[in-house]
Amino acid sequence: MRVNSAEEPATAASTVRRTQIVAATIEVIAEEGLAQATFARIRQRAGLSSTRLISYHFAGKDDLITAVVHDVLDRIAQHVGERIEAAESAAGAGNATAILRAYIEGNVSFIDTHRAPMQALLQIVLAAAGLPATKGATAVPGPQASQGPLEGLLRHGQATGEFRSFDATAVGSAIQRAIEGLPHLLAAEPDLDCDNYASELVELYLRGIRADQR
Amino acid sequence: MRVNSAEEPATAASTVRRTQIVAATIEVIAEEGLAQATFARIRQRAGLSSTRLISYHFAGKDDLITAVVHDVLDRIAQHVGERIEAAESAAGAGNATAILRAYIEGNVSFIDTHRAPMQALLQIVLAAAGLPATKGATAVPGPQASQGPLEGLLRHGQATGEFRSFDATAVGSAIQRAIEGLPHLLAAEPDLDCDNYASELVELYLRGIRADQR
Amino acid sequence: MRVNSAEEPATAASTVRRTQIVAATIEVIAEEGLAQATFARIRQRAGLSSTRLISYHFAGKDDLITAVVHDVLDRIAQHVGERIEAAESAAGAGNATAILRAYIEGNVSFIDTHRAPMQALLQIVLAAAGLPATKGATAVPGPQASQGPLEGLLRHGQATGEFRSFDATAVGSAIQRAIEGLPHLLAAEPDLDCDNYASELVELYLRGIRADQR
Amino acid sequence: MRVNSAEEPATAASTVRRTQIVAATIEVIAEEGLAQATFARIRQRAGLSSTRLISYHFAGKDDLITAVVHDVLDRIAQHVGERIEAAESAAGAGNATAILRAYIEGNVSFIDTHRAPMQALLQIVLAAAGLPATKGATAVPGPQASQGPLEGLLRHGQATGEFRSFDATAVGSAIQRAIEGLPHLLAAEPDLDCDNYASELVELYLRGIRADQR
DNA sequence: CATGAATGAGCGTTCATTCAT
DNA sequence: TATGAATGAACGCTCATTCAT
Repeated sequence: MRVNSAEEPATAASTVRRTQIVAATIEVIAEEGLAQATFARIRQRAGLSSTRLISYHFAGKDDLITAVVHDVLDRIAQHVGERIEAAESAAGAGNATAILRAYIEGNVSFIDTHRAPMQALLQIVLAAAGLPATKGATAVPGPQASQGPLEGLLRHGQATGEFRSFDATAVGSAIQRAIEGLPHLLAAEPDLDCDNYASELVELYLRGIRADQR
Repeated sequence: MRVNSAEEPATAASTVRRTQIVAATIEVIAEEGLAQATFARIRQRAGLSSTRLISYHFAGKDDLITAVVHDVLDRIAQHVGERIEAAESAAGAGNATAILRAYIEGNVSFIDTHRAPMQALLQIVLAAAGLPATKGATAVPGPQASQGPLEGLLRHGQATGEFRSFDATAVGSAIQRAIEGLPHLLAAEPDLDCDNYASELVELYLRGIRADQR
Repeated sequence: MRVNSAEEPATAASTVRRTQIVAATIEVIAEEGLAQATFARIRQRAGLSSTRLISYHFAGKDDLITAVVHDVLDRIAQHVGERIEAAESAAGAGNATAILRAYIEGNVSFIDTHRAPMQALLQIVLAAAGLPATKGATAVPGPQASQGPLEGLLRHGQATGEFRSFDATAVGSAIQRAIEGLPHLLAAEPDLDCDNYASELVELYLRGIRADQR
Repeated sequence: MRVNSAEEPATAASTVRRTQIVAATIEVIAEEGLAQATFARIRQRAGLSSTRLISYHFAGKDDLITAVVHDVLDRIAQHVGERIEAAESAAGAGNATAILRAYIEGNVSFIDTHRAPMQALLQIVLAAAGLPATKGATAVPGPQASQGPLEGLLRHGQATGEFRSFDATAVGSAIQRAIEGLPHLLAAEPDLDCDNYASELVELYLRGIRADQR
């Protein structure tokens, strides 16, 4: 996804370089933190001859970070989207319970198998949150951006009668936050059982939001 | 709390200055972000004559950030501790349900009424998470540090039969993350009803973890 | 001689800049002392636009000082080497007396004609001597480094019977120190007759070490 | 020896403090080098509460360094003076050969038994040498200052006929430099036999300068 | 006699970026 | 498309010193 490129056209060679630089940036952020992700460090990691290559392929640091965010966000969207589609095929389109389960499991499995990109994304998003909305254009979407889908899904479940009445914004945020907490847990305990974590989350939130039986 | 001071003793005048500098640092981090919290910016905010005053009262930047973390953590502990004690007085010591409710409500009310310190704390803690654990001594506690009390409380509730069987680490992390998500919500919508948010969280998680009725 | 360069490759233009910066550093150290040889002072002396040029071409201050040392040491080695070769051609290879004379005269003439580089070298070497041997790698050779060749030469002369029996380490050190004392003498009296100083040294030490006549 | 004191009188307590600070300064210079001998480091080493004590007892850094130099110089003068007097008692007043021997042996034995003060002195003197003679007053005597006595002694020996004709300045400098080379040798090899070093030097220079036998 | 507090200047270093091929 | 060279601004930190008790 090309959003905000620099002084150069979108040739094949250029795309390869951009991809290489984005990948190196993700690795540096994941391993050393956002503050250490300087052009010098990225250049070194990517094996580039000069930081000038980075400035050449990206309009600036903001542009590079934005590219990283979109790269990871796109991969999450595809990964989770596939699982939701499969769930809808199996349980019937519009089954909010099944979709929520697929959403949680899909996100957790992505985090489990894409730890570096996920660490990088969270570092960026969490650092950007709470900053003054400078420069008109918000390059990095706040953490609430990815909660949009959840909130809509919850409202849908309430409409179908699967879920009880609650504040969809608050609950959506809580679920999204719990999912995003996994990388921190993994940082402390890399061998954590992620399938179990997903199951626990599904059970916890399904019990928390399902309509009362009568 | 004086932990790691600089080249100076712990006199009254010194404590005043340290408090002043910590307060200014919190404001700068909350409003402009951790990366912008430079000595120059803090000096300006605190109305100091020179950044040398900061180096004089703190051993270095790490020492200052550590002081900020401990300052906020202490205030949270006191605020939440008082509410938990009150809950135990009312509902009886060891009532896990009441304590959890007080924990959530206490944290949320602190976040509501201490937005800048909370923003600052989260910025620091989240930036420190995922960094390589250098130097043996971890000055800044990871986000998992504040989840300890919750995990213990949940296990206690399981022991008393109030809560069902679940993974206390996973659920504790989920609840803590949901609480910590509030500042981000507030950043997007400052007028959000925090009491309602607390109620929603209490309802969500109590339903999610209470023992099955028969 | 490129040993420990910075973030840049070894192009021709780069070599010119490095040489320019090394030359300016030598001048500053010689005239104002090692402690005054700051990047700001060197920048000014070399007529550079920014101290950033120094950091750009050298990995840091240590790298710059190391480059200065190697630069001067190389020039000494070449200057003295040529005179020793000439002496061996004239007096026959392996004539220790002739080589010693050439060594002393070569060093003295170098000192006479390269006063600033020599002052700079001594400032660096003498400041480094007596420091705790940190970091395994000693970037700056101690003053004993340049005494190696002398000690070997003296032993050779003892083997050929030209020189009497004595402690070659002690005598080698004494001679080397006497040579290195010349810059201090010149600092006090710039017009001092260096040829005479060399003659006095040759006479003094040849009398001191030659084998007894019988 | 009080030369250039600060804003305070010469009471007994003051003298004790001055002595303590000078001693700490010597230790720091000897062990860490002149450049590391900052007020902060000296304060730490001497166990003082504030660097203000240093400024209080000495007019400034130059004054402190000057005090160090004079302290060591005085101790050398006393140590060597005693040995020269003893030599004159034994060999007869004015025996240049015996005095030169006592001078070398006295200096070497002082260096052997006062390594830290000697290291400190050399660090200061060698760093000061070659600097522009700023500020009218030369606080630190150049290395040539301590060669004065030697030069006079050599001329005396030439007058009595004990020594041959040579340039007393050059030879005096050479001998003094050889003596001052011992600390460097000791830094590299602390267990070096200093008595032997003195013997070698005496033999070397006596052979080098004594009048030709006929 | 001692000391905590404060201070401006300067340190080496690193930053993202621009210029000129 | 790529690159080395250059750049001013800012970084945290340390310096010797002065002020005010």
